[in-house]
Amino acid sequence: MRPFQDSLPMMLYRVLGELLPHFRVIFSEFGLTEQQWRVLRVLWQRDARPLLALSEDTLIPGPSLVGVVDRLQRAELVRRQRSSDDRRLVRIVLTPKGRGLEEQVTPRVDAVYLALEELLSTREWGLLRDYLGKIIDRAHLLDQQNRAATQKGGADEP
Amino acid sequence: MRPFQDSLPMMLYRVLGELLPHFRVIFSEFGLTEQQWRVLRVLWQRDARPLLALSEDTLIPGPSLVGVVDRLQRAELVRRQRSSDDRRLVRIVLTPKGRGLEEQVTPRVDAVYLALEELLSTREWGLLRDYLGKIIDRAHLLDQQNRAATQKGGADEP
DNA sequence: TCAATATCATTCATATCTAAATGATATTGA
DNA sequence: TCAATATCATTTAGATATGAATGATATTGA
Repeated sequence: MRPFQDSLPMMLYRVLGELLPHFRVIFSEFGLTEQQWRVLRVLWQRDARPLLALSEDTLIPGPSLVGVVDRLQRAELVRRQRSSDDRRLVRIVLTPKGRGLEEQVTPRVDAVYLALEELLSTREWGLLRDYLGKIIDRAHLLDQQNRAATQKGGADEP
Repeated sequence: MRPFQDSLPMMLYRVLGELLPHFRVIFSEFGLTEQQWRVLRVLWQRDARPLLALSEDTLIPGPSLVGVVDRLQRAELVRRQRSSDDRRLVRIVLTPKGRGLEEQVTPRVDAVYLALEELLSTREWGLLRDYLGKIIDRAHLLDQQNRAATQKGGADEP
């Protein structure tokens, strides 16, 4: 049996645990958390995103994102803008201050990504991305398999 | 430039985001969180681990682990045992109840791992593990590269 | 031996995650 | 049109992450 530490989730956690601190030291220089940076990173690419779309783009869960945006707003880096055509939507909009941060942070982050490339060959990076992408694309198969296994096991149905 | 959503950290987050819910539904059936299960999973393999070792085994940071163990202790699944030869150490020990949970949870978790295998071929799984392992092993190179880049940039030295 | 230093577990403050619930607004079908 | 349902943002409660600090105990070197 494979040691627990070599299970896929634990390996993914370990990779993230090795890589993220290198980015966080940069973010903290600008008074940002990782999640705050993720929001800015998306807005720099596409401003005035509704909160739900921002949640999907950044992988930050809705309830967490509300607080992240609160703190970005308090730092005067973004503001909330209630949509007029669909009043349920709240668009998150960069302030000039928030926009100005891009050119300061981005080169520092890019430098880490550049250093990262050294860890594997181009071919290996390509395959790694390929496999991770396949897992993401095919993960929906797990729902069905589990459901089938549960039914076969004779669990209680609604 | 690669889209932000396809950066390595975001891809790792997405894979975890797809996989972990399948495990969490099992844990919650037994009143466990993912972290509580990780602690039990390690103790089932090696009981009476000191807290610091448990933190390294489970990748749960020390300050978080204190709380996780508190709640496992409240659920009467583990207990704390102060070491006599080095009184700084606290060993975490399974109770009979905690030990008994193993045979109930493990087959359910194994079933998910088995379903997981379908997502990639054996060869692809092998390579994926290989690449993740290489990143973990070589991550220390990033420290040095960053330090070199900072020095070359002429940052302030102590 | 004793003072400086290191290690281990814990605490603290703040931020985030997870799951469930809520209020406001839109949409839909009878 | 209106009641049922869906969607969006938010709130809540409990658990965990992060970074810094602290108290207790060990270890080390002068």
